Order: sequence, then C-alpha cells, then structure tokens
Amino acid sequence: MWNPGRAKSRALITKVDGALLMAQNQGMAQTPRERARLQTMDEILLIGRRHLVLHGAAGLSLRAVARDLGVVSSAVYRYVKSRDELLTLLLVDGYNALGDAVDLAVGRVPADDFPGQFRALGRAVREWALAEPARYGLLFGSPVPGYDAPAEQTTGPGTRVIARLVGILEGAYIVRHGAGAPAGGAADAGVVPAPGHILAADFRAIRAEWAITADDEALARGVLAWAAIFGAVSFEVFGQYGKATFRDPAALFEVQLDILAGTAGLS
Amino acid sequence: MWNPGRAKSRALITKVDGALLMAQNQGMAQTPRERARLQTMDEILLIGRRHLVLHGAAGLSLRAVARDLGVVSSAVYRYVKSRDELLTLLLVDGYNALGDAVDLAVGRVPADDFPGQFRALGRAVREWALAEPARYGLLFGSPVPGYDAPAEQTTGPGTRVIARLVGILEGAYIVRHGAGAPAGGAADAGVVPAPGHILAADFRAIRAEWAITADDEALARGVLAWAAIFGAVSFEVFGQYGKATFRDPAALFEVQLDILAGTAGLS
DNA sequence: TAATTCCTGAGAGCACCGCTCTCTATTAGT
DNA sequence: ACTAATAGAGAGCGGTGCTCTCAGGAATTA
Repeated sequence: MWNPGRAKSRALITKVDGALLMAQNQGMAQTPRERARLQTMDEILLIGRRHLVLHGAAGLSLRAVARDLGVVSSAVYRYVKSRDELLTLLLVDGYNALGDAVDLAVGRVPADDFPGQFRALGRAVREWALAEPARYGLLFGSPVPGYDAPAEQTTGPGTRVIARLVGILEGAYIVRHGAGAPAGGAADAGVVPAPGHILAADFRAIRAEWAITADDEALARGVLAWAAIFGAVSFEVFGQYGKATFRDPAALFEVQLDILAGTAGLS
Repeated sequence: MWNPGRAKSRALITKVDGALLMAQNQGMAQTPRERARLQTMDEILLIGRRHLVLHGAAGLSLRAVARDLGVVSSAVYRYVKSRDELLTLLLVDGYNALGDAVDLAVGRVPADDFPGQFRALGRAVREWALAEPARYGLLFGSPVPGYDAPAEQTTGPGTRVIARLVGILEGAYIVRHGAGAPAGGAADAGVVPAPGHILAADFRAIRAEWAITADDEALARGVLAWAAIFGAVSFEVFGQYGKATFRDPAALFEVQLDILAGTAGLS
C-alpha cells in the first residue's frame, strides 16, 4: 500500500463527520494557537478513526496518520504521546458513539415500555456493531496485546450501555415487585440457586453502587442477558456463525432478543 | 526487547509439550529429510504457540520465531509461507486444543445426563479460555485485520464445540419429545414467534446438515445458549466485567450456566 | 563411486513500523 | 521589537514482513 504520489492536502475531513468532534472540543477556544491545536487534535482523531475502520486496531499506524495529515511522522508526537494513547482516544470515542446510538434508540421507546426498551437496546448495539465492525472489535474483541486501557478514561464511557440496561431491567423489576423492594439480601429460591457468600456480596455491592433494588436472581439474569446480547452480536460480527448458515441474521437476532427478554424477566 | 546475547540453542522445546504434535505429524516419516522437515515444522508451531501466549496474536513475529529457532529470519519461509499461514496453523491448533478439552470434560459425564454434559461443556470452555487467554482471543476475539482464515482448514476443527453442543441439546430434545420427532417444519407457537421464511429455511437446512430433529424453538434456544456461553466467557476473559466487580467469577458462571440450562430446555 | 539434482540456511535489501533526538522557522506574548 | 514557546522537519535506531540471490551439503541417480 505504498503511495508515493500522495497529495499533501489536509482537506480530507468530511464536514459532516468532523462536526461532532469539533463541537465537543472547541467549545472554549481561547488563544488562536489553542484553537489550531484542538483542530489538529480533532483531525488526528478523525483520521485515526478512518484508519481504524479500514485497517483495524492492529493496523493503526501513527506514520500513516501523519501522512494523511500532510505532516512528517515525528510531528504527530506533539499531539499524541504514543500509538497507545491514540488507541485510547479512539476507544473512548467508540464507547461514546455506541452509547449515543443506544441512548437514541432507547429514548424513542415510551418510558414505561421496558421490554420495548430492552429490544431497542439490543438492536442498537447490533446495528452499530455491524455498521462499525472495526470499532466494535476494538471495544469488545480481544484486547490489543501490550496495551491495557487506562481505566480512569475508559470506565466512564465504557459503562454507558450496561448503565442503560440496568435502568431498564430495574424499571421492569419494580413494575413486577413494587417499589417497596425486599430490602434485605433477597436470596430467592428461584431457578437460580442461592449464590455463595462472595457472589452474594458482589451483588450487594452492585445494588449499592447502582442504587437499585433488584434481587440476586434478577441481577444474575440481567448480567447473563448483557453478556448474551454481546455474545450474539460478536458471533455475528466476528463471523463465528459461518458464512452462509444464517441468511437473515437480523431475524435470528430478533428471536434471540425474544428469548432473552423472557430470561431477563421482561414479559 | 532486543537481545543480542541470545543463545543459539535449538533445545528450547519441552518434551511434554512437543510430544502431542510430534505424534500427529511424524506417524509416517519416510526419508530422513522429511523427518527433519516435519520436526522443524513442529518446532516452529511450538515456538509460535509460545509467542502467541506471551505476546498475543498481533505480536506474533516470524523474525522472533526464527531467533528462537536459532535460524536467520528468511529460513523460516522455507517452512511457512507467511505470517498469516503460521497464524492459520495456530488457529487450527487452538481449535483442536479447545475441542480436546471439551470432549474430555463432556466424556466424563454419564451419556444420559444431558444437563450435566451441558454444564461440563460450558465449564471446559471457560477454564480453557482462562488458562489460554491469548489463544482464546485468537479464536473468538476480533479477527486479525487483513487476514481471514481459510475456511477449508478452519471449519473442521472450528465446529467441534458446537457439534458437541448440538449433540447434547438434541439428546435432551429427544428425551423430551421422543425419538419419533415432529417430522414436518415444526413451527411451534412457543415463547418464540414463528420465524419468517428465510430463518425457517435456515433452520431446516441446519436440521438436515446435522441430522437432528429439534424444532425451530429448540434450535433458536440452542444457538442462543451457544452464543451466551461464549459471550459470558469472553466478557470475563477480555475484562468487560471490570476489574473488581465479581470476585468469584466461577460462581457467577455457574449461575449463568444454570439459567442457560433452563432457557435451552435442559431440566 | 561419481555426478547431479534438490534443499536448506545465510545474507543483503526494500518498505514499512514506533519512537527519540536535534535543529530551524514561525508564531505569540511581553 | 525582542524574547520565549511551539510546531514541524529530518535523521536515526531497532524492530517488522517478505523477496531475492547465493553457497554448501545432503539425497538421489547414473
């Protein structure tokens, strides 16, 4: 892919794509130098995103980004400390894009229709993943070796989907059980056996952290539904089903959502 | 990681690890040259596997393998066409290792205890994945960009686990419904709505290909259970749950297996 | 046994990668 | 107008995948 006759133009950014990032970073632009700096940062992120889509996470190269930017490779190190830092920026960017898609889709459903919200969340995740397989792979695929995402920047955006799911499932739980809640440990004898000490404590901690009332079984089923949604999406995006097994994967996913809605206690 | 003072020894292979591969390749060793060639191939695979474990799929380097082999980098190209081909070999190797682990675990359970076999399969997958996260990532993580596995070498070993799962679920289905089977299309009106034309045809094709009798809903639930098992394992192995959320992930997985056994129609 | 073919490994080389360093020109702020 | 900060250029180091040519030795054939 060596292209010596490459144009040195900087005007590779599509206006529509750029708009989102520009807006978030250039809200307070003091000095003209700072403005230029932020703009370059956004350009780097934009180019990086495009490279991610085209060549995947492992193929992300700062030198190639520099070429697209119309600049020598060492110059980008003025803006980004390392390749891994750019990866982190793109990771956060991806989490937020997915979170936005999910929020938008769930927000369209009436606030009291929790099964509908659950399905909307699932569909949004699947559709975003299919539209952006490389970014999805960066977020939920095998971690890039030698790189672990800095939690302080990542956990926030990275928990937006599960936060939304928790809200939906808790809402449905309250509808089923009333707002009063069992208050105590709530170790029901349902299909799920009473979990051992540590797991019960973990569930208690989760209840406290998220300020929810759902009992252990509801929590376990919620965690399973969460993992199952992403498992199904990953299987489809990563091609684990095989090429021609399911010719209408969307229909399969709808059926899977139906089953999962049942296991998660949504109608 | 530049190590100029590296010993040029070839004796890096542990006997116990090597034994398996040796056996399968050197069954028919004709000329001494062929014997030497196969042995070198096995060594390369062994070293590649070790590098995979240590540095991950993206960090797999033919030059590093050559160094460990005590040979100049161009020499390994006599045995392996490209880095991607080595990756394919390791992929097949990994699928077989996982398949062996699953077969062993399921084989320990009585032949008529389908719920037990289901749980054993799930546990085997999880334990293998935790023991070999890099290999698991190669198999079920984001696909290496620019590389797609050649189906003719991959599909065979790659379908061992799902084949085993299909056997278990079909066995349980027969126990529930009798061996006679509904024969026809079997579009039950269960929790799952009757799937559309294409999905129903896909299910029919699956029934024919695997020579099974399970109806559409059972198949859908089986596919979901499959995806959910790997979703849960991937979440744990890839660290999606967060660092300290679940301090006893094994217990969580047991609960998830319980729920999944229910959704898949096992007891 | 002698001649010939074949195979293996060595070495050089190309284009790429991440990253560091120094140097220069431009720009901003006093 | 002068000084200080900053951005970019360029060279360089060690690494990567992969290709090519060449020499030595082993196996096969005459």
